[in-house]
Amino acid sequence: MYTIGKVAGMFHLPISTLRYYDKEGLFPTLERQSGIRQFSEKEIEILRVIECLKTSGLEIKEIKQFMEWTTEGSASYGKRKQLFETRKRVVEEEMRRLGKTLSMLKFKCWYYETAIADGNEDRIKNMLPDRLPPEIQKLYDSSREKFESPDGT
Amino acid sequence: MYTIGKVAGMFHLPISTLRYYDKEGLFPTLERQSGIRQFSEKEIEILRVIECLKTSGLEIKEIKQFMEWTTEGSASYGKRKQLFETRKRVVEEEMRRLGKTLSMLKFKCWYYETAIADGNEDRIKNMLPDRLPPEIQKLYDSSREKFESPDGT
DNA sequence: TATTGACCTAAAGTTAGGTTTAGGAACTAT
DNA sequence: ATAGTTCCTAAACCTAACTTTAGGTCAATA
Repeated sequence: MYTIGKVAGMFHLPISTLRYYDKEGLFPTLERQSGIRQFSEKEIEILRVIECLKTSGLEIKEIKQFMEWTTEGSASYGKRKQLFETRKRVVEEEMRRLGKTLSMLKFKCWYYETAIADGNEDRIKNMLPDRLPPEIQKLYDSSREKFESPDGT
Repeated sequence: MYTIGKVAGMFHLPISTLRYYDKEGLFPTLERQSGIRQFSEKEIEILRVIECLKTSGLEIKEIKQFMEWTTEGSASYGKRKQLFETRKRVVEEEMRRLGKTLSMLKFKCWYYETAIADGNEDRIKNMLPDRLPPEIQKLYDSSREKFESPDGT
């Protein structure tokens, strides 16, 4: 069993955040002794899931909903599986978006290195948009790729 | 030249957001004709940079600061390069975090598929924490990896 | 001519996810 | 037993990034 302060240390979270999560219903089975919260391995595992679901873009309300499902036993396996499948797709999409962002950032790093070396941007601007060095051209092009929209636009 | 409505359509942004960006100083050279904003290729390019910097986690204020640097010419090349290098590191770190999250999400998908097939979680819980099928074990372990802290904790 | 549609501003409102404050209660080491 | 640390609650506060509202201009169309 852990006190709130220990758990806060383990997860590098402020104590106030853990209290807030509790108030929002994220620890449905959290116990207390004379008013003091007793975090068990169960709550530690819940915090790992919260971290994961938050990173995947889920809101606190929706995480609460999920925690309620876990108290319903096997009846909610299907709903829980669906939730994770949706989050997986969302995170995969986000990684593609970050990959494109990273291409642009790398391109910009090269851009300013070159501008510093040249003292101006003239030579670079003459290489745009399709006469850049091959590796840089790849970054530049991939940073400007459009994403697929579900409606094909 | 584009009107605000056209640009909003091109970037799938509400018009109100473009006005807000303008008010926050993100288009330092935006021109107007009888009060109406005239977006040029320059502002289109700025919007691509805004998108990139926002995705990298930069705040509007900081993006404004960057836009001010771009009006200072070659004197600010160094600062601009540094900014992009920092954002590159931040995004690389975020991608690692998302990768770990994705491992957990994939593990959870397998978990609930298996629980649905079995009708309960008993068999899975007996495999934890280190007797999972090899591919699943990898996901499980990588989802629990701790990140390096700069201070080695 | 009048109505529609796209533009404008300033200012107030919204939302999520916390954080801070004020006033206590409860363990723990001396 | 007393001082210090850690815990508790309720409620107010905060921030970023927008969004909405209210009231208005202007150009083209029916």
